Amino acid sequence: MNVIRMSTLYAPTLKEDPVGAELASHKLLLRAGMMRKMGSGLYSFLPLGKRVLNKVERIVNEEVESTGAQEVLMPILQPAELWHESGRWSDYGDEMMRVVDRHDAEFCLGPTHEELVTDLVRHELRSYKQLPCALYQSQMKYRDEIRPRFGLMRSREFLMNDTYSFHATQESLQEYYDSMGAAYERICKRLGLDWRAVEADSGEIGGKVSVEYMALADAGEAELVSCECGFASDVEAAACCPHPTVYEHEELEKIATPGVHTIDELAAFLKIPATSCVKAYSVKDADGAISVLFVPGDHEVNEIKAGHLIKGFAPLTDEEMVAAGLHKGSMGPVGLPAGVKVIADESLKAVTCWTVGANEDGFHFVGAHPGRDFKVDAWADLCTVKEGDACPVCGRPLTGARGIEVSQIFQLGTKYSEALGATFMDEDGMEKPLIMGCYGVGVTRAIAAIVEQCHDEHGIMWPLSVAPAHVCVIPLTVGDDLVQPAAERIARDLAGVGAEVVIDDRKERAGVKFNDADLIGWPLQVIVGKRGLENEEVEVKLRRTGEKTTVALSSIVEMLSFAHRYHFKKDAGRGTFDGLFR
RNA sequence: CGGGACGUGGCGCAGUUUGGUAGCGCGCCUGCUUUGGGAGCAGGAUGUCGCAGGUUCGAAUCCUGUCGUCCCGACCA
Repeated sequence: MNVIRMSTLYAPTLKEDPVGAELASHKLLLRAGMMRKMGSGLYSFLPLGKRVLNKVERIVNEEVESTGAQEVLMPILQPAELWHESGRWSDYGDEMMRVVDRHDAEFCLGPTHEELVTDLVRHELRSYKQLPCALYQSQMKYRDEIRPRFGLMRSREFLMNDTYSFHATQESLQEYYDSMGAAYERICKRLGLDWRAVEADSGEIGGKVSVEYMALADAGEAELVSCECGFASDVEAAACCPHPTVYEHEELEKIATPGVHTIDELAAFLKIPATSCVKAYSVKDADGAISVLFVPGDHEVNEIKAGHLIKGFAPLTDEEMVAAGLHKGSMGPVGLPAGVKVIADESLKAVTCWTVGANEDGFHFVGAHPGRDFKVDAWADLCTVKEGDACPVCGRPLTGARGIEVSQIFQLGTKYSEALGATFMDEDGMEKPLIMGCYGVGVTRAIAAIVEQCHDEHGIMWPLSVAPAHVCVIPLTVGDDLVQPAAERIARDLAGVGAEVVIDDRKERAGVKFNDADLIGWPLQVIVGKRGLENEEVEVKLRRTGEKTTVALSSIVEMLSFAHRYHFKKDAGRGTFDGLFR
């Protein structure tokens, strides 16, 4: 294996933080000379970044292949026709990059590949005997994000490993889905992530069952809750069990509440807890029919859950509220305009009398009894879960955290196969739509997640499994007839035993080399200096722990070759040289 | 799409209020000294001030338009 020479490596490092970079991962990937910005949400990978990208891509591909999936490559440029067939040409919205060719034919730059892969198999995956079948690719995806930000975390172009599976039965899908879940867990481990598998909403992709794999990080854009019992969920999807308290009041009584609009103001005015108030939220469906959603005062309506319940769900604007005769800040179930439906969170079943708006500006009701004073048209799980809520599995309080969504698996069912007419002939001679699953790993986003979790004030601390190289040999003086040959020999010998080695042979001062080595984040540094060599010694430093030790020149290659074999094999875990000196 | 800000050597910035022919730090090149945590001294190169119009004797600076970037929000997953 070749030794990488810093003197010729194209990896310009930056002393100062790049303007506009907020997150550690964004700053450090730029500063360490791993990538450069080409435009909003668009990045080029430089040699070191590309090496990391290749390693992450390879780990993901290996684990996906271990489930039996076969690699394919589908076009980025996708005909609009297929998206018209699935209905997503309009449903996907402005997030899809659309292009037109010289013949005025429409295309999109693929934001995902369900349509293409379904088209790929629909004519030739025709019999149950060919099933199950899984295909994957590692391919760029394009999404016209409203606001690209945070470097690789939310970019307009990103590398994704996407797998699609086709099945004759739900049982077969479930079995494969579970094996992909296990593969995705192995991927998280091999990438050195601190992660959680969480229940998820399936969003635009469709389908009912979905799990996200989140790298825990304060910089993450997703919120999750978890419990000691093992339950974990994206707050967007989690079943929510609020515990509202009842403010007893037998009579229905209208109270003047001048200037009171929010739940906090109402609770303060009445000197009762917010959990005793009922919050109202007005929405309309695709046909314009209006409903008012009621939730406990200390919770928010989960618009995703509400969207599943109400077709074409949209919150009412202030003008629409006025037009419908609703009073913002004073809505309640008693005396609503005719035709407005009342939908309440399940938890409010336990509340026998409600403290709510009176549908009149400046007035609220206490003692509004469901059944007696008003009717609830439907009960549903409507709230967004929060930290401290009861776990829906065991009832203990939930813990909140933030995470980066690195990957997600979905059971799609027959949404795309039905839309595109992808059917197979089953054992019983019946033609049936293929049952599908889809699975995606954000490869470039995973890199951002790794850096978010593995860095300190000096720079990146790559896990061994994805580091651009394993060892950096640093001769402290160049041109010296003792130091440089010794460093070159060590580098060559380490490369000879299979390590990926870089030598910092630049004519730079020691401080520059140390700082760059820490910034770039080589897992291991071998420091070769005149002083040490006089005692036949070199120094070895672990980037992650900062530990340093001196090692006899005669045993350095043997030691590191052993360490390399040992730690790299163990690379199922974080894959670092941690513990080398113990 | 709303709100805010910015665009000046490779990078980070000052200069814009009050118009007068562009400056600082880092980097880069040459030489000498230095050499275990981003060296010192000396010399040097590098700018159509985002772009296009306009006002003016004169525009980085004022006006109009336009493109790009960033932040907050909405949106999206």
